[in-house]
Amino acid sequence: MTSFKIASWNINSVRARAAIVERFLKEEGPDVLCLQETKAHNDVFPGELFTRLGYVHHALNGQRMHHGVAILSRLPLAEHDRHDWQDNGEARHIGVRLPGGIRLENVYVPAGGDVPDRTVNPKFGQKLDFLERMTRWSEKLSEPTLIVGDFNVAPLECDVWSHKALLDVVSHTPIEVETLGRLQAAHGWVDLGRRFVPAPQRCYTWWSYRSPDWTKNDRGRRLDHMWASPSLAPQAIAHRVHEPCRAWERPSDHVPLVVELTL
DNA sequence: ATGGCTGGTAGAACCAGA
Repeated sequence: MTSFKIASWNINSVRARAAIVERFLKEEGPDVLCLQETKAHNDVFPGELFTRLGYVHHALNGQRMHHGVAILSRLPLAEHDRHDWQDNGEARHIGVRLPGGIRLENVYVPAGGDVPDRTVNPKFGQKLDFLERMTRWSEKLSEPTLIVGDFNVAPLECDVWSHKALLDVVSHTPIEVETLGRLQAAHGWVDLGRRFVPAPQRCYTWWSYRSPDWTKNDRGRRLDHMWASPSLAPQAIAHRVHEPCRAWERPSDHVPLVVELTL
C-alpha cells in the first residue's frame, strides 16, 4: 500500500528554525512539508537546507519580513495557484498538485489584530474578508483537495483552554467561528484534526511565547488545521499533533501537524 | 494579571504575531 505523509507547520521564521526543522524532518520523515510564516523573501529562502535533506522540490511564495508560505517535497510538485485572498499582495497561500492528482493548498490566514471589531480594527475585517473569499473559492472546488495551515481560528469550545475567557479574544470570537463555519460548509470540508481527536478532547497546536512556561496552565489554542474534501477524507489513516516540538530548543509557538493518506 | 516573549530589520521610545 502506498501512502503520503504530509506535514504542516507555522515555523515563525524558517531561517531562525533551521535546526529544529531539520530535526523534525529527520525524526518524522514526511513526504511533503508545508510551512507558514517563513518570513523570508524567495531570494533568501534556505532552499539548500531542504535539498540536502532530500526535499528537492520547492514551491515558494515568500515576502520580506512577514508572512510567507512554502511547500518542500520529496515528491514532484506541479504548482497550480497562489491566491491573494486579502487582495493586498501579502504572501499567504500556495497550492500544488501532488502525484496522483491530489491538490494540496497551504494557507496562512491573517491573525486579525487585537480588537474584534472591523470598524475600529481594519485587520479584523481583512481576516473575515479573507475567509469569505476562501469560501467563494471552496464553493467551486471539484477535485479532491487537502487544505492545511494556520487558520488562526480555534472554532470549538474545546479548541481553547477557556471558552469563556476567550470569547472576546481574536481567534475564538463568535463571528470568526461563524465565518469559518461557512467556509467549512461551502465544500463539506472534513476537519481531520477532530476526526482523529474528537471533541471534547483537548487538542491544541499553539501556545503563546508570552509565558515563562508554556506548559503552565496549558493555555493553548487549536489554530492550525488540516481539512480534506469529503471524497478524500476516507483516505486519511492517521493524524498527529507534534506537541513535543513546542519544548524543543528555540521553538516556534506553533507545533507541526501530520496527516497520512493512503493512495 | 491585556502582562508576558520572539523574530526581522534597523540600529527603536520599531512592528507584528494572536
